[in-house]
Amino acid sequence: MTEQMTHGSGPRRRRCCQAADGTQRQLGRGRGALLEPALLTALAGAEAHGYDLVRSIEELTGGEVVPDTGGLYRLLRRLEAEGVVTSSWQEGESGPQRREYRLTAEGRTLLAHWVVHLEERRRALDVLTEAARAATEGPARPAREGRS
Amino acid sequence: MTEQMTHGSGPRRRRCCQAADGTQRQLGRGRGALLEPALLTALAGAEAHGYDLVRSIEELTGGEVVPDTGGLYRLLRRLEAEGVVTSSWQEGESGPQRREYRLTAEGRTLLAHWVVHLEERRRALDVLTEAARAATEGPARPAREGRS
DNA sequence: GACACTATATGTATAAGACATATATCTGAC
DNA sequence: GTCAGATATATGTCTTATACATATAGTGTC
Repeated sequence: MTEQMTHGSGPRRRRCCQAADGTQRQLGRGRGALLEPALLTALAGAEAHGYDLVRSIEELTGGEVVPDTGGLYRLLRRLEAEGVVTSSWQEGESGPQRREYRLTAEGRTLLAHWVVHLEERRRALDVLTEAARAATEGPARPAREGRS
Repeated sequence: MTEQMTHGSGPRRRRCCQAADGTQRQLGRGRGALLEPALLTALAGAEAHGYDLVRSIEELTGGEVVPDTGGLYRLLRRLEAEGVVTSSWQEGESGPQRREYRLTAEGRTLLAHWVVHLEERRRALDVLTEAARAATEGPARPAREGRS
């Protein structure tokens, strides 16, 4: 009936949660695209500079999102180019120069849109997580009927 | 005190949920990396072929994940190369050739890991969503105190 | 001076995803 | 008979986020 196939036994990589071969590349690629909304949320509370945002984003996401500093600054500049945030250098302070970021009105609108989207994602994630758990717990494996 | 800055007023793009300029590129990039776990969950229930998976994944995620067929087949082949699924051509059937995919034991282990990860993400998403909603509803904008 | 911490930034490689397109088979409409 | 549309698998290619490495500069401590 069926002809066994195997495309090839490539290098066993495992994204997320484990490493069969010790590689330990733990990525779901950005842990689910939470960086931007987390950044906007952090900035909605209070203006801040980039370095601080690394920590506040980590707190806001319970440690799920630990932003790469390089990527964070790039994101901030992109958001500024889009009019979502504005920045200003803090002068007359000791220490390395700091740039302080603030949300614009447009940024608050964007965050409001994100809230709607996050709630949709949360529902989807709920459904999927429950289904995935049920699939791992109940070993039920009903056979498929015919075509269609 | 502060020197106003604007990096540049580039092209207003908006990922996710809206389009200020009509571009309507609605992406959080893969809606949160749910494709692989959704695929594994769908396959845990019953073996299936790629074309069916498009629809079952869409159902499993409440419409949040609508897989691109090209990407789905590429993902299936990658998973097969990794030993997560196996496939076989269905012979002696009418219609275009179909390849049927099955989860391996390794695939079930991977799904179990995904469940743990999804639950972590769900917690993080809960916290972030609540914080984001609070930030948009309550317009509180306390000023930051001094450095550190 | 060496080192660690704060702070911002660039360079670069990888890989997921979006979109377009190619292919083949089958069914039903005309 | 052929034309359109659904089923089914697959490749090509471009964009973009992210990860990781590295560069820079100031400040304080030993």
